[in-house]
Amino acid sequence: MLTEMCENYNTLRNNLMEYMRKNPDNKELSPSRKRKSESSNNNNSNVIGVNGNNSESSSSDEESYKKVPREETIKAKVSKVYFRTEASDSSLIVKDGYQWRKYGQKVTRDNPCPRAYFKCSLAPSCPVKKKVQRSVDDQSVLVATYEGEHNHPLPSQMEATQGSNRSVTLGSAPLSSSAPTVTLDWTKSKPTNESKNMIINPKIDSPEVPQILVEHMATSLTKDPNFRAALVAAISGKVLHKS
DNA sequence: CGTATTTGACCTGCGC
DNA sequence: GCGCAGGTCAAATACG
Repeated sequence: MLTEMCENYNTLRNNLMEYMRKNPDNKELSPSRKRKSESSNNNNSNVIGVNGNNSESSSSDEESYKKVPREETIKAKVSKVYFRTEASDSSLIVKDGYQWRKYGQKVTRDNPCPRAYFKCSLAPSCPVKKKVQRSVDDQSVLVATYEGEHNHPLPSQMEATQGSNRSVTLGSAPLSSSAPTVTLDWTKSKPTNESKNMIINPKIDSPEVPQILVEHMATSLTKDPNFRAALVAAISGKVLHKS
């Protein structure tokens, strides 16, 4: 399914590029240079996944529209993670394993829900920032945008490696990896109604994906020996690299 | 009393 | 240069 989705995306993108080449004067499809449209470009770059590196891979496409990409957009690793919460829960708190200090809140134009700004408070020198805002489409979904990389280990990493199988952390070692951190709770194979609210659901910009399909995909992945081997190799590689 | 959060003011970048 | 919108600061406030 992923392969097929990627192929469809590439086909669509090629068609779009072809169309843009044939109709260079068509202003409607060319992105506006206003700030609002810029953020929507970011959305598109993250549609493929929660990994912010996609924006880098697609930067070559954007170069035809922007004269010179700004330095910050190249250096700062930006990733978007979706968290499902209670719709009635009005707090903008996302439990991702790190400790955050809120330093601001703002209501933006494209979303009536306020956006909260957080800084990582685990290390004073940690440059990572986080923006949390409810999705316009689904109020029960929190969209967390991470900027930068942690220069310190995840506090829950020690617990996870000391025999406590409460959670498994996938993704980045903050020191070396550029990939965003996504924390999943694997402790319950069949999520109940109660546990659905506990699980952090990284989404791919499609809230309509059935839960059963997501569960099936997760089960298939965890049963796949190749995937497990790759996961072990990746984790051990990170540990060796850090030590 | 120390720390975290709130919130209005201020700063900055961008488009016109 | 001006206005707008997003982002940040910092004094006031809340909380344990």
